[in-house]
Amino acid sequence: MVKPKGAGKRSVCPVACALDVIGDRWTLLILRDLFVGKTHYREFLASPEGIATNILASRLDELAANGLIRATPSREREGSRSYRLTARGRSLLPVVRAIKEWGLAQIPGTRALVGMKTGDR
Amino acid sequence: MVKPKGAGKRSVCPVACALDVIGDRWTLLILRDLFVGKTHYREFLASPEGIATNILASRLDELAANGLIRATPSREREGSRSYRLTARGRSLLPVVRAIKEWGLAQIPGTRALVGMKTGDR
DNA sequence: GCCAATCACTTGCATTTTGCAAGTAAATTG
DNA sequence: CAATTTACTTGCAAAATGCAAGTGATTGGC
Repeated sequence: MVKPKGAGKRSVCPVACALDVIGDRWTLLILRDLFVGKTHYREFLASPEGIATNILASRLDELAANGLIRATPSREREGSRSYRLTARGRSLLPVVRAIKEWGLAQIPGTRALVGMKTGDR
Repeated sequence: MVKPKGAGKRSVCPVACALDVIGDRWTLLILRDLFVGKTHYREFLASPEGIATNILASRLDELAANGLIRATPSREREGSRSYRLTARGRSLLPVVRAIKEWGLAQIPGTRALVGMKTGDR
């Protein structure tokens, strides 16, 4: 089990343990971007929500440390990394999709991003 | 649309807008507890993750302000409130369930809470 | 090859949020 | 009635986020 963030105590609850890995806004937004097909720092940085550079770098590191993404040397630019979902990370699709669908149903003015992969890899 | 938390910019993305409402660990844990059937402050406080009293009070207020729960005078104790999911709140069940199932599948040592309502109200 | 621009992060510090523990008023219990 | 319990509230320390500048590497133009 992942060590709980903050002062939260240990719990065997799968919701709590999952939230220790993904339970913050920026992590989930980055996951959304990964499902949309973004792979590079610059792309995540350009998302409309405006993540801070330190938060983005830190979150990508954590996602990699938790086995949700793999960072490989980029073929586009020397010295930068390409980030891709692992199978473990891809298995979060139902979570991201459920959030999206709730948002579409309950929040006026929202529109789905073009290109989010909802099918099989 | 709900005003974005922190310095996040406005976005039409349903994931981002939904996360403005529910995208933090404590909110999702409280939602879990509500689905389990907890209704009172004391019950949420007793969850194994150990939420702080100020965070609990603040989150319950926000959930109510966002129309996800309704606070009514408690029949159990004078002067306290009973918190229940609204229909809008209940429509988050697929989100909480998806998180739970990911946790069960991906995080060793987790066990589902007894009594979480997965069927229809 | 040189230099400016761009990029991928990193750093320093201000602001905000969370966490801890004590406080307070109301309600319950003995 | 006094003590205990409960439902929050408050004050402040610790942690996280946000902003903006910094740094080294790479690219592109000349």
